Amino acid sequence: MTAQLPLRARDLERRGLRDRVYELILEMLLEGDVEPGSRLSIDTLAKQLDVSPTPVREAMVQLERTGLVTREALKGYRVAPPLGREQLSELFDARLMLELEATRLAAPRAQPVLDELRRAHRLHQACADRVVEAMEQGPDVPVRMTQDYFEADGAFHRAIFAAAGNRYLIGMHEDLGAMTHRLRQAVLRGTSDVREAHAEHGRVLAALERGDADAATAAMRAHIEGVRTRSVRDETP
Amino acid sequence: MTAQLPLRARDLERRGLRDRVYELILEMLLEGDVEPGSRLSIDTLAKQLDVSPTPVREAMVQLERTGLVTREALKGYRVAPPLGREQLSELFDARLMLELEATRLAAPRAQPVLDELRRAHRLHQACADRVVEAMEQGPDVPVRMTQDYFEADGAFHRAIFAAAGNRYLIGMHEDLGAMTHRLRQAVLRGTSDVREAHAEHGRVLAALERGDADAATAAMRAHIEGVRTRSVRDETP
DNA sequence: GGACCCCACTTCCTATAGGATTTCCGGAGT
DNA sequence: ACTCCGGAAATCCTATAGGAAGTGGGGTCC
Repeated sequence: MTAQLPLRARDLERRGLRDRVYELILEMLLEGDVEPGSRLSIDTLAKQLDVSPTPVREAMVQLERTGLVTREALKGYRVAPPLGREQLSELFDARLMLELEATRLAAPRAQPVLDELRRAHRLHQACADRVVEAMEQGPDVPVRMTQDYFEADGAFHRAIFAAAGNRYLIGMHEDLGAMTHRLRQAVLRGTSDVREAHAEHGRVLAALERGDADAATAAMRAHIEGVRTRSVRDETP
Repeated sequence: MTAQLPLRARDLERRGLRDRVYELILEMLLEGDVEPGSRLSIDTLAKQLDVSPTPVREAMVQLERTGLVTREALKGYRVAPPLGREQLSELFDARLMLELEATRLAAPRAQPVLDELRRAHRLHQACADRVVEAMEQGPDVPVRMTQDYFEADGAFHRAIFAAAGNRYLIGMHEDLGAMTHRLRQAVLRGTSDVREAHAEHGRVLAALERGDADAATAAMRAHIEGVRTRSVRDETP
């Protein structure tokens, strides 16, 4: 019998360089400190991350899928331009369809994940409280804090998709995830938005606890439309 | 002013090696003559296609997304195993959601693409006729013929998504495209299937011509469920 | 006879190098 | 002042080479 913990620790490292490079670049993009339209040179990135261009190249192919970067053959990659009005509308339509279907499928089989949903909801609340508090203190909200808030928000939705139990729906939701993330960053403006979003989640959760599928989907529709409304309100002041 | 046609002809070639490699491997996989689970060696593929491993590697990352190949870090790529019963069911659920939403969105704005839909429908019919004729002659239907049939079938659906005008829906539909293709190959069994599928398309088209959104979505639902029924009927004889 | 180990082969993964193309910038011409 | 052009630097793209890990087979020991 050999030691098991060292082996498992090694397995965590055993993911190939490509995946780590992918996560690093993704994180960099989601931080939001890169100018849309600016070039993403493969060689430069490789030097910055201290790896060879090949894994960077593979990661970029993967990133292309998320819509965060665009590629022009023989001309390289660029940071994707910000979402236009029309694109935004389409994104909401697509997300509405996905979230409604996921809620519909999840409602009758939500029982096993109710605990997880409640936990995610409480975490969401805690993060929201901190964000609101920081907002009232001053205009500068720490990046870490908003990241946590987004993560908690996303976790709630992911739990619903997990309950729905359809791998293709989950995949589509993940695909939209990066775009949605960019969107959320633009939406987080006032304290009321945070409060409203949390309240809307609460109504979805309550309906799922009652096992009321119709109410749950209706609450989810209200939530997504609420986000849409707040989004366009911020878009054009 | 410089000559324009030569330049445009050159642009067609200007897609980088990666895209061409991707299409070649994709075509190879969709032909269906590769054993599920068999290994896809990068070096071997590179030698077969007479290119270096790098573009092959990029193409494989892209293929991984389609679900046709699976990757295990440091162990290479394999042809994805055939779809299980559960996976099949989830695929149908996801596709049903997409096609219904696309039909719903397309119905009020189908007018400009009706001609294209009718053309696709006629082509579908022509291909169906040829397939039926070949089936009645003998058990062996030429690959080329079935390919054309699938292409015509897919074109009809794509036209609806184009009319829907949501780029994310189109993207999701394309993502499922490869899986759906594998599915269709398994479904094409009897002459009645071909006839039924075409008739179901016809009812969708008729509803769209009348501008009746509810009837169109209902007809589309009937179509997808019809495919599902025929699929599981063939699955377990 | 079965299990274990060692070794050669294959394959993946990464790094480096070179050719082709694009981009950028300064200068000449109109 | 604007346009056009030419060359240099940066960049993409592809090819080749080598180290690291996995895979399979044969031999040996129990």
